[in-house]
Amino acid sequence: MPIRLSTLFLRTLREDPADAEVDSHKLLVRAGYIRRSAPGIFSWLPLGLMVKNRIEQIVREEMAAAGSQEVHFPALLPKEPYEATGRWEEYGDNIFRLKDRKEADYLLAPTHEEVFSLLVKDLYTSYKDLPLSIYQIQIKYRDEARPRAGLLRGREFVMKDAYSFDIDDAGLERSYQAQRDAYERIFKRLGLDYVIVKADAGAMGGSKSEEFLCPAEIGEDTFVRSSSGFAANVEAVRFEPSPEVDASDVPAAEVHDSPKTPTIQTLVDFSNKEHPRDGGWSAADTLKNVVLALVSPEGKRSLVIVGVPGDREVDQKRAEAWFSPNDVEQASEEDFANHKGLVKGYIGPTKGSKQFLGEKAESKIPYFVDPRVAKGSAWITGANENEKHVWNLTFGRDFDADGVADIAEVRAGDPAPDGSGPLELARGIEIGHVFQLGRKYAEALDLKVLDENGKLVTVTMGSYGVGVTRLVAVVAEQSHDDKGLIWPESIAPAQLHIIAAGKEESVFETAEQLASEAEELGLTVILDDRKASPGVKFADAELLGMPWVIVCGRGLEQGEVEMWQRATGERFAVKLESALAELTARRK
RNA sequence: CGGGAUGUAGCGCAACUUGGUAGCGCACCUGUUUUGGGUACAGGGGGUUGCAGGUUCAAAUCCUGUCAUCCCGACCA
Repeated sequence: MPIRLSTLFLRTLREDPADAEVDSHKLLVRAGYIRRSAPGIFSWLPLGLMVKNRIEQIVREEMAAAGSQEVHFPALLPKEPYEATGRWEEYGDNIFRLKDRKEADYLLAPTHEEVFSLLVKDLYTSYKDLPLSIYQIQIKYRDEARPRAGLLRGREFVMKDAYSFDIDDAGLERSYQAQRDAYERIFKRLGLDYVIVKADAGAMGGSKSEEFLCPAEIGEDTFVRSSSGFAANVEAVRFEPSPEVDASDVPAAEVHDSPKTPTIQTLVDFSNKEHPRDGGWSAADTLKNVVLALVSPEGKRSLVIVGVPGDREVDQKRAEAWFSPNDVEQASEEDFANHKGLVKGYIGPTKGSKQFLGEKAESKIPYFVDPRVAKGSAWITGANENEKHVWNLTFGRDFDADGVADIAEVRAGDPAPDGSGPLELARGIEIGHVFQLGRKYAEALDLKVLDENGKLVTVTMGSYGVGVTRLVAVVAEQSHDDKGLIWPESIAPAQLHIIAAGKEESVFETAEQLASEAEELGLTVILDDRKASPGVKFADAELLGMPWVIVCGRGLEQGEVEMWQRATGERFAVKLESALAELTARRK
């Protein structure tokens, strides 16, 4: 039976909802696919549910092809497994917690690594049982501080999460690749434009991780890519230390008074005025020593100082990724008060002619430099005395560092780390994430099996996520125009939308007849059999976004119907008898 | 959590400055009309104006508090 608009539970809106900002949100609400229930929580109406179900079906097919088996865990779980891995604490306010009548703690699961691991531990004890890949399609709950953009960042959302269990690293690599390949097939079937970027693996203690991003202005992730294929999340870009430069011509370092120069700009201006040189000085000639406070997961606070070229800022997210699992904060007034040797605005690696910053130096504060600080490069930097700087301080000759910290902002035009050309920056929406977890969770939960020598070994895991409900929004975001949604055939609620445009009974009869013939050919059909004017039906057909539309109307007198292709906007008349044959031919 | 804005009918909005007991468009119901681009006309149903307190003869409107929502930022395995 076709989906009849005369009886479908649907109300389309003429105007955009006031609380929607992004196109996918506006259109999905206007077209009657979803309704907001609470911030970041949506109800699914018939058409929306059909799209979501079709995406889930594609995911199921590709998971099966990747050798993964479907299971299903509760969304409501006791806290114990999450305590074992420390995440009951780590997640903080971001999880929905609740108590049962006995005051026992429960949570609405934000992710399921723990219970998957425990179930495997429960059932399997031998290397012969591995590898194993299992997945579920389940509702996740995260109490986001700020849900936004409709389905793109919700507090309740559907995710496909898969987990692999292997005996060794080679097995993990194979499992990872199988999931990664499945993701490529899934996103291709959805007709999505996406990029695979190197992601930060440190946060979950893993070794390798990639994200699937859909390029979009409204995306929350920033990534970089080069024209010849390098792509990474900005958090995960790692630059090689610059090669050593010849410092034999660099004059000896000299300390000078530099009154009222606490900022890079004032210092550059002062240098050009009081110590001019050919070509002048710029911010890139100065070494800015940024004091950061690291806060460990246990809450311990310690300082580090990072020297970066004065023309670059520290990127907070990159710093967090670099110093993971610590949190990174700006040093506070109190931090400075606790380290009297630090002269704010005039901090530098040396004091007098001796190393000052560094774990083993006077300050005992670890000191790192940006990879752009090459051995042999000379800098203007602080002298650790009020209103004094030092010129021509040369790395490797006059000062040293405890290591490299690659936490400066990445800029468009920076060379790619693999030498593949200049980088461009773009924003993207994360639609999938594949992750080699390694043994972190297995260790914490004591997930071990006997190997062929009868020895207990810890299993190595991978975790793989696809945001199913987010995909509904991403497809809508990538595929729409000012009139409405444009679904790809693979997930459209129906492939064909038939409009009865006219008042004569014969028009409706023809449309009905056409609908049942189309269904016999295996097509899913929406039939607009409402008693409404043609204009209303045309506008709704475009808003709802089925890939093909057939209009039964005035052309019937000549035995013709009109066919529209939503995506291309192409429209043409065909003989009624050959309409479905034409459609079948065009769909190939 | 910081900054900004907004809460009036299912949806989009007006009335608030200057207090007088709520209105417009869409949607919905009835009738007539119209039938290839959101027809036209007439009639109709639907609101304790976010909540609580205060001022006043009288509060959507003024005052205090509170809650909620949206946007920017912080945060986001």
